[in-house]
Amino acid sequence: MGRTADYSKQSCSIAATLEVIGDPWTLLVIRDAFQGVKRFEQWQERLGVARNVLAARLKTLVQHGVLEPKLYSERPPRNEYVLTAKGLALSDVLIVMHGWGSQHLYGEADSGVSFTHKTCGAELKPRVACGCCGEIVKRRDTEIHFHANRPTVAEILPKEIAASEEAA
Amino acid sequence: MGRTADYSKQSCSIAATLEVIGDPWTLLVIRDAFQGVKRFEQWQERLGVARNVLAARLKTLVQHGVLEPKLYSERPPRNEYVLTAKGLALSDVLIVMHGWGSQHLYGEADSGVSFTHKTCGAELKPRVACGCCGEIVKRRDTEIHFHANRPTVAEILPKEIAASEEAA
DNA sequence: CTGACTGGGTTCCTTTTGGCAACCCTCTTG
DNA sequence: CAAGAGGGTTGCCAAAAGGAACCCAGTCAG
Repeated sequence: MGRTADYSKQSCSIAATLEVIGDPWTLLVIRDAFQGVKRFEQWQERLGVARNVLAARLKTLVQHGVLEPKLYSERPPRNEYVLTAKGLALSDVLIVMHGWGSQHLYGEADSGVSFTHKTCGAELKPRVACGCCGEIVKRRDTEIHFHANRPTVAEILPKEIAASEEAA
Repeated sequence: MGRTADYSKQSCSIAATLEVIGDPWTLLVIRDAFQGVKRFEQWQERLGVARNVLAARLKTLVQHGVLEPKLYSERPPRNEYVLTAKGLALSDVLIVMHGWGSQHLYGEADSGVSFTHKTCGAELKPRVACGCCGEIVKRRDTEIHFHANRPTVAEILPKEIAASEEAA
C-alpha cells in the first residue's frame, strides 16, 4: 500500500514530522498518552485499534524516541510506555490541531475534549507565538525559505527500524 | 485497509482534525499549497504521489472546505485549487509541526525549508500562546477536560462525501 | 487539417497495510 | 492445576496506495 512512496526523500521538517506522527493512529496514541494512558490494553480499548497495528505504532514511536518503554514488572516482563521529552514536546502539535478542529470543524458544537488555560481560566484558543520575541505570529509575518542540499528525511530518521526488524 | 476503522466515532477535535488532514499525503499537499502550488501537475511533480491518490486527496480537501476549486480556464475546463480561510488557518499546524521536526528530528542539521519571523528577523521557533491572554502556554498550565455526549467526528464531518460519490 | 502536446484526470492491476480474530507465552490467583 | 490477565504475534482478507497506461478537450506547429 501507500505511504511507502517516498516523501522521505524530501528534505523538510514537516515531511520528517509526518514520517514520525503522520500515521492515522499515531497521534491518537500520543493524545491518549497525554491523558495518562501508558499500557497496551488501555490504548487498545480506548482506540479500538487492531492489536497488531497498535503494537507496530508503539514500536515505531519507541524507535523514534517519542515513547520510552519502562518495565513496570519483571516476571512477567511487562512494560508501559511513557512520553519522552521529545514526545512531550508534541503537546503543541496536539493543542494546535485541537484548536483548528474546534474552531473549523466543530464550530459552535463542542467536542468531547477541551483544553483550558489555567492561568487565565479561558478555554484555550491556541495561537502561534514567536519563541524569540514572544509576539503572536500572523501568517503574513512569516517567510518561508528553501535551502539546497540538506539532509533528506530518510537520512535523519532512524533507519535501524528496518535493520532491527530483520535482526529480530 | 485501515483508517476505515473508526476513530470517527469518537468525539474529539483532534480526531476530527486527523480525519481531515491526518492522511499521509494530505498535509504535504497543503504545505505545497502554502508555497503557492495550485495545480494538479505541480503537486504531482513535487510530491511524486500517484495521480489517482492526488485526485482523491484534492477531492476530499475540497469537500472538507480546505481547498476551493477555481476554474482558471473554461474550454478546456481547468481548475486550480486555492486555500480557503479554513485551509489558511492550518498554517499554525504546519508551523508547529515544522518547529517540532526542526528541533527534535533535524536538530542541528538544517532541513531544506525554514520559516523566518519577519518582524524580529529570527528563525521562527514557534510556541503556543493563549489567544485570550497572550501568554505562552506551558504544558503545566493547561487542563484537559472531557465532556459527555458530544457529537462524534462522523456527525460533524460532511458525510455527503459518500453520497456525492454515488451521485457522480 | 493533421499530428503532437498539455493539463487534468480516470481505469486497471499489483502491492501493502490495516482490521479482525485467533492464538501464544508468562506469570498470578483461586 | 485450571482460569485469568497482560502483552503481544500470526494469518487471512479487504481496502487503499502505487504505478502505468489511457482518455478527452483543446491548442499549437507545420
